[in-house]
Amino acid sequence: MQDQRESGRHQVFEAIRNANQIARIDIAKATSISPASVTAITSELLSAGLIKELHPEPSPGSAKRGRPRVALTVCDNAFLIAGMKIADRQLSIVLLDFVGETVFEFTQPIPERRMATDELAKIVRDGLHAACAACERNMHDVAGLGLGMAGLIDAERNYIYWSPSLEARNVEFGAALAKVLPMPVFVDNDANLVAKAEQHFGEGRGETDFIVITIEQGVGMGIVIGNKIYRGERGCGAELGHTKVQLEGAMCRCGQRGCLEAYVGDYALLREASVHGQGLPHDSVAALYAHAKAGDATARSIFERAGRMLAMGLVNVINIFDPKLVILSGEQASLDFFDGDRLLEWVKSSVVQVDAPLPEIRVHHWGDLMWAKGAAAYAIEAVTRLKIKELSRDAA
Amino acid sequence: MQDQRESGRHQVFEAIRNANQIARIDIAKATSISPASVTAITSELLSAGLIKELHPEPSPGSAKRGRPRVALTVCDNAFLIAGMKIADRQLSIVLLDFVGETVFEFTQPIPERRMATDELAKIVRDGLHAACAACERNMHDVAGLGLGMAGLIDAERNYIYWSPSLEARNVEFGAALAKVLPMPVFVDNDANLVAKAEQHFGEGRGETDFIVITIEQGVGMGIVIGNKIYRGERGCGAELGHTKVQLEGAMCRCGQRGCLEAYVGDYALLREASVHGQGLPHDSVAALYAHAKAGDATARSIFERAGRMLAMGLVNVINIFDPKLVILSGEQASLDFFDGDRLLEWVKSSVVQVDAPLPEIRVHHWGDLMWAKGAAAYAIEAVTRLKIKELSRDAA
DNA sequence: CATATTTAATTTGTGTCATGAAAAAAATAT
DNA sequence: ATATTTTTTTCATGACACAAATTAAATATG
Repeated sequence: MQDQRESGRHQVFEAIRNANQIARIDIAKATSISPASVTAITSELLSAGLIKELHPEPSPGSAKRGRPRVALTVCDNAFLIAGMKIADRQLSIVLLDFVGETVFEFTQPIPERRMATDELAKIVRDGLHAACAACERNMHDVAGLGLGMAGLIDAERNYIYWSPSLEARNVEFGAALAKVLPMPVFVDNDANLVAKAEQHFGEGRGETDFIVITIEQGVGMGIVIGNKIYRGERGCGAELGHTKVQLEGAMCRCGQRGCLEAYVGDYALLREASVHGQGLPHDSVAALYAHAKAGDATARSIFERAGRMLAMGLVNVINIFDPKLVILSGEQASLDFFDGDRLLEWVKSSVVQVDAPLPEIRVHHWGDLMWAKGAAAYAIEAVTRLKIKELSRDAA
Repeated sequence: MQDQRESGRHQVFEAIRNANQIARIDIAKATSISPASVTAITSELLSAGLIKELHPEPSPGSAKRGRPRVALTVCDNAFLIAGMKIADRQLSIVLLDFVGETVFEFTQPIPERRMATDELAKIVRDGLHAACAACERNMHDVAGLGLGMAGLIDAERNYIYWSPSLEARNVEFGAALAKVLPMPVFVDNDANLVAKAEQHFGEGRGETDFIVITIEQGVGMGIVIGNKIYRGERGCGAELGHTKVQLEGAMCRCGQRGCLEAYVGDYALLREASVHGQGLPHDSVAALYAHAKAGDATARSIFERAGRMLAMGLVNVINIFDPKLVILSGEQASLDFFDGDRLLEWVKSSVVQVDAPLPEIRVHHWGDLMWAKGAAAYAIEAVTRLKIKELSRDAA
């Protein structure tokens, strides 16, 4: 038994986090838990320091008379949470409070692109330490660290099948980090973390089911079904970038042929440009794009074909999942390369035709720290789960 | 409240159905519900007539001494369930008892390929009536009808966006059927029903997550996640057959280009054969296959390309879902056309490479009535849910 | 300014339910 | 015949959600 209470606690807490601030009676309405139970549960959460009352403010929705409703909020300073993204040559770190507000941002170069396991673990540790020091916090105050990196990762086990940042394959990275860090660490694939970021801070707020597609050097996908990230059996699903769009097609950096990434990734675009010769820049996609924009037919055709391939990938995702919402997420530049309107046109005309509204496709431009914030969001979730479970244990 | 009891009832019932016959104490072990609660719940189910005790048999696992365990089974004659598949020109119907044993099989031609809504509803009604009459049962004894047909269908609403069997688009077929049939009807896409059939009677028994791919005239897919069929937002997901495998590719009967089906479907194979001329048969895939088998290089290349495209589709499914199990399901013939070993070879070499066991791929040959049995399985599930909900209501 | 009214939150009592422990049941072993 | 073993049922307990009643805290009203 006792699990029903735990689920109640979760529901109430999520309602509060979701609403930002909300009176007990509205929690009752939102969760359809009785006011009596809401009182019981909130008083627990209150005394555990996870939430707090927002006294003076006249909570919104309050009527003219009657006892004023007192709003509850998640206690922002309950825990300090860290999110980290390991990129090619750079470590980005954010420290968030428990409601997800940024406390501090921090960036640090990484000496090598590819490192030994313990070495990278140390880099992570030192980076977090430095970040904490820089904002005069103690690393031991950090209640949880979310860590994102490229590669094939089984998040459940903090296990890395392969990552461009690690020399070894099949690494128990969670264990390696546990040796050097005091707080629980949650490792995940970077595309999943973008999905988390969208869910908590972005276009996915309030949505229970959606798909996030990221376009950077590669193409990534995150699948959210029923508020949860779908990970597959071995934890390495959602590899849209290595979905095949052409039989015996272009060579991909994964060593196989015909992957979507091999047509849409930046290296794919540059490869085309370099083959053609004719004075097209082939060291920067932005430069190549400038040529296309200026009217160069060859450059244009390169982006056009990539766009069509991307559309194909999107169509396949939609035909398979019939999602409610697809979020194209990435930095401004990477998304601009593909003419959005034409892309949507292609997608619309190639999707299974049904007399029902098409899935919504939203484009979302993110800054540099999206990945790290997603990692932090993931950690916030995990820490919340831990703390509420603790509460349930203590009550017993 | 009271939902925990309902969930308990479901768990217990599923455990019984799953095990075929099982003693209370083993139900307790299997569900980790206490023996006390199992007693309470089973006595309810018992008095509702959903299950029965299997007295005389020495239930398996019983020890030498001690009170003998008495096994429980689902009461086979609790309800009569019908499953029906509307195919091109044929109606197949099965009547199953409540444990899924076939009571009667029945087939009837359909006059037209494509009909008006009410006309088709009448065909369904008359078919069911005839089937019942043929085995001396009353149609009113049928507690539920599962109905499968090709097309884009929102099963939740018994709503048909489009079907080759219906003249109209966007049909409230559930409502049309309710007017002429006394029992609840559950309509679904045929690929989903194959998934149901696999889950209840086939290779999916005991699996919580798997993907079924059917190869017939078209290519279909059913996705089972957490024991439930994934349907997408509008109920028209899992359209693997119209996934694009070639930019600007071959014309598909859906009017678009490059669909997987346009390379793998039977009409696609015959089209190739007919274009080439050279005395290849182009009216029967079986005949074409005989040529290939006999060594005809052109015929071979037709099947080979189709096989490669099919492999591509499978690879994409695996890369996206990272499933535990994929079931290739269909009639013997349709599967034989594609050399199984080579297909698997292609799939293995094109899937994202991880040092973890590949998803299992099982091939399952089915007879003609698979579709109807899947429909019946779907109805059994739905009726069970209804009856247990009724029980919960009555208890209140 | 006292009192009514209104709305929110809390308290109280009740009923449901799962469960552990004890008892009963039903067999075999001695 | 009695002990032992194993399954099932009964019983008492405790957790919990909730409806109803109560309290709290504000505004409206005369």
